[in-house]
Amino acid sequence: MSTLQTVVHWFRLDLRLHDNLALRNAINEAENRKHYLKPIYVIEPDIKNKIGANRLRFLLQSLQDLDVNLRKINSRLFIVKGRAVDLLPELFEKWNVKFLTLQVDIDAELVKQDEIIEKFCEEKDIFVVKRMQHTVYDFNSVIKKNNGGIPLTYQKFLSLVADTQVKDTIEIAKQISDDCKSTDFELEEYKVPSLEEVGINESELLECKYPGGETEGLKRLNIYMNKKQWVCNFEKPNSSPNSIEPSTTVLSPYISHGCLSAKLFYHKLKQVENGMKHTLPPVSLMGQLMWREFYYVAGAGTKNFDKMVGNTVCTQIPWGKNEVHLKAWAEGKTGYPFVDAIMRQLKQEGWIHHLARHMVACFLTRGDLWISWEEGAKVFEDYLLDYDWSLNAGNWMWLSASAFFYKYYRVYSPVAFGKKTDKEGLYIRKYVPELKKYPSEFIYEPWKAPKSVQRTAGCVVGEDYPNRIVDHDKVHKVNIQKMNAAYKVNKEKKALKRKR
DNA sequence: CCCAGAGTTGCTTCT
DNA sequence: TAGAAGCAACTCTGG
Repeated sequence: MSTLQTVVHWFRLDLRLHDNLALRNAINEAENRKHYLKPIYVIEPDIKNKIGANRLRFLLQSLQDLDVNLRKINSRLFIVKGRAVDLLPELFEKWNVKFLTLQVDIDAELVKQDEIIEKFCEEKDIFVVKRMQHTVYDFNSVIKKNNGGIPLTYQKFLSLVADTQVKDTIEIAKQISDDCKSTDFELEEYKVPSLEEVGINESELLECKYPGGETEGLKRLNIYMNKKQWVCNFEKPNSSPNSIEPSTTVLSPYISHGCLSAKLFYHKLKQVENGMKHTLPPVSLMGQLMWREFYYVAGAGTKNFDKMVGNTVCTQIPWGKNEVHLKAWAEGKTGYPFVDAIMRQLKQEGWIHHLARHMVACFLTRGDLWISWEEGAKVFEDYLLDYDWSLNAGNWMWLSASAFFYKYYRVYSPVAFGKKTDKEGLYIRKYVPELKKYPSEFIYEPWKAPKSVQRTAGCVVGEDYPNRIVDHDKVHKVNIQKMNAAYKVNKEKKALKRKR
C-alpha cells in the first residue's frame, strides 16, 4: 500500500484532454507536490441496465481513447468498478487521496452522488476542485443575471448572454513527470473493459456508425468546420430529418459525453463565421449550440426538471397510460411507416435527426398516443448516443407543449411531414424493409393500398406489417381539445395563486 | 393592468 | 411551385 499522497481526477462527462481545466488542475497539483496522479472513471455494477447497448459501446470506445491519449502524456486511465458513493470513500482512504478534481454536471443523479462524495471529502480534509466546463456559459451566472429565474424563451436567453465574453479553451500538452506514477500503475485490473465484460454481446449490435472518443470527435469537428460555406448557410429547419446519411453534423454524442468541448466548438464556429455572411440563431449551427446552453440553464435552475410533478415550468397534463401503445411506439410498430422508420433508426444507430425526434415525440404525447413525455424521455435515454439529462427533458417538454412551446394545435402529421423531404419514402424503405416494394403513392399510408397492391408488394397490412394503432386524423383533433382543457385548468390554477 | 408582437421548424388549400 | 391565408388561438416579454 502506498504512503505517498494521491491526486484524483474523476472523469464523468468530460472524456477528453483538451479544454479540461479540472484535469489540468489535477496534473499541476500532482506534479508540484510530487504526488501520485490517478485519473479515474467509475463503472457502476448495473451499468448494462442503465445505459443502452449502443451508448455503452460509445462510452467504452471513448474510455479506450481517453486511456490512449492519457498514455501519450505519460499517464493512464484507471477504471474502477463499483457504486461511486460506496467505492470512492474506500478508495480515497486506500490511496491516501488529498486532492480531487471534477467537472460540474447537472444530471440529477450525478448531483446527488456529488453531494455524498463532497461531504465525505470535507470530513477527510480532501480538497475538492470543481470546474464548470461542460457548457459555453456558466449557467449559474445566467440565472443570477435573470434575477434568479430561468429564461423561458430562447431569445431571452440569448439576450442574457449577449455581452458575455467566452473564455478561451485550455490545452494539456506536456508530458507528466514519472514521479506521478503510482506503484500500481501497470495493474491490469484498471484497464477499460470490453463490451463482453460488461455483459453485452457485440454481435447483437449493428455496424458502428459513430465511434466514441475524443480523437473521433475532434476529427468530426474539423471535417465540418472545413466546410465553411456549409456552416455559414446552415439552417436547421431546412435540413432533412429523413435523408439516408445525416443532414446535420452528429457532433452531439461527442459533446454530450464531453469527448468534444462545447467551448471549443463555439470558438471554431466563431472563427468560421468571422468575416463571412452567415445564418443566425436560432437556425444557424451556432444557434444549435445555444439551444444546448438554453436547456442547461433551464435544467440547472429548475427543481425536478426531468419530471412533470413538482416541476414549476411544466404544465400539468393528465396523460393516459397505455403499455401496448408505448411498446408499439418504442419498437417501431405503430403502423405509421414514418414513425416506425424513425424509431427503428433510433434503436439501431442511436441517432436520429432533430426533426425526426419532433415527429415521434409529438406522436407519443399530444399528437396521437396521449402518453406522458416522461415515458418517451426514458426510451430516448436508453437509445440515444447523445442522451443528455437537461436536453432530453427540455426537448420532451417542448414537443409535448408542456413548457417553452405552447402552440399545441400545431400537430405533426405522420403522413405529411416526411413527404416534404422524401417523397419516394427511401428512408422508410431502408428502416422498414417490409414495405420496401410499396409504390411511392402508398409508402406513407400502406393501409390505403388495395389488397392486390399489398400482395404484389409482398406485405399485407395487418399480417406482415401492423395495422395503425390509432387513427391520426381523428385522434389528433380529440387530443387538441384535451390539451385545450389541460391548459385551461393550468391557467385557472395560476390565477388563483396570483390572488393569494 | 392591458396590449401588441414574437415565438427554431404544422397542415391544407389556394393562388 | 413557392408563398400566403385560413385553420383556431397558445404563452412570454416588454412597453
